[in-house]
Amino acid sequence: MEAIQRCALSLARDRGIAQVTTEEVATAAGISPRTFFNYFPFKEAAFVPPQVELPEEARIRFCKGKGRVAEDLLTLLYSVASAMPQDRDMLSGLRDLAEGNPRLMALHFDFLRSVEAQLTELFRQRGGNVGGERAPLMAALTTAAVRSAYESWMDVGGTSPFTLIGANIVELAPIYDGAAQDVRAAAE
Amino acid sequence: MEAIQRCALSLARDRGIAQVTTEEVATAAGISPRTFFNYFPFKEAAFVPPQVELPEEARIRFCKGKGRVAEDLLTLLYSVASAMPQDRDMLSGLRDLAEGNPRLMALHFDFLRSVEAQLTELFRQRGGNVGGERAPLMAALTTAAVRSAYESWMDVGGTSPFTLIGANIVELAPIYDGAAQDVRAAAE
DNA sequence: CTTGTTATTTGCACATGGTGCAATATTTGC
DNA sequence: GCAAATATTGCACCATGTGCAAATAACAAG
Repeated sequence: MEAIQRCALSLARDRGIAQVTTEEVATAAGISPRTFFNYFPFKEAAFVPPQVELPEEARIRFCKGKGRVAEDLLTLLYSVASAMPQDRDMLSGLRDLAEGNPRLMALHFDFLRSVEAQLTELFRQRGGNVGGERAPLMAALTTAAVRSAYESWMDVGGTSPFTLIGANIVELAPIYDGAAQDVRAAAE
Repeated sequence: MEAIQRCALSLARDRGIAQVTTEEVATAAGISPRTFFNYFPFKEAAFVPPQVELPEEARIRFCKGKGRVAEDLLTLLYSVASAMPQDRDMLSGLRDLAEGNPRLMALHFDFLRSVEAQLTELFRQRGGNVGGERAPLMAALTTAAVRSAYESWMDVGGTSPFTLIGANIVELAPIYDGAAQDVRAAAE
């Protein structure tokens, strides 16, 4: 299973995914072409890294949190980020692979969508200013902030990703707190 | 061309995209299977609606704008939204089609990515608080806000999308204006 | 070790997506 | 009406992916 993935990745590294056939991957991994599709529903699935989950305990902690949303959100995100693969070269190589491959790109975005859906649920449960009908927007903005941090982390390289995620989330703090409503309310 | 798309969509409406073959679409449109691939590089491309562009004139106006970012951004977005197809049933039907189809989903997100890239460029050119290295984050947040408005517009139905886009962008106003920096600066 | 059970791997046939190329039909300009 | 450009098509071909049944491996109990 992991062996197959390793073979697939090492084959794709130089040539790109499109130039690698399932047959090649299978023989490289020492299995039959048919068996490949027993493990992966389609070719591209063999190229995605394992994706992390939001730990149950951290989720509950966030829902029950009563402090500033941005702070609680950051501790939540840190707990995920620390569990993430930190091999920047591998990850940005993977992104390059996905660049010209719609199937793989779709997987990537599927992941983001699931993150956003989970965040929406968390915001709903937490309620208050980020709950109710505001939850989807809060989740969308948060996901965008995280993704932006992640991408510039891969682009620039150098420092740890956590700092940038922190900055972006802090930036969103007035929104989580509903500052705009206050402003609008005050203007009336 | 458009005739082929109509055939494709009407075939897919009941059965879903996966259950429609390119051969069927071709014969329904009165062309040969081979010709289908002269027009569309892959099956799913026959199911995407025409996508709107940011009008040149509106783009320039935004870049040169000197007022509040949120306001100028809204006039820019309005100019796009009014050019968009407003057939909610068709659009949400299309979304349902995309739901189980990674290829189609990837097209959808590709579109969002291109919008985000254009916005990044616009923010960069406008400079100031939304320019420089803040541009990617600003673009990501804006795209997320627009997408969120768009999705809940399709989910809920009823009112025009413009109001919700407006509300979401207004919400981001403090960020465009760099409120968080002020807060942080004041805290030091 | 042998036998019976179960899960895994495999081969094979087949449908579909997609491409390259050369032949044919169609349009366009004169 | 004719020639050049353009669009359409047929054909051969490769790759992805699935269903099904046979073969093989793994394993437990006797």
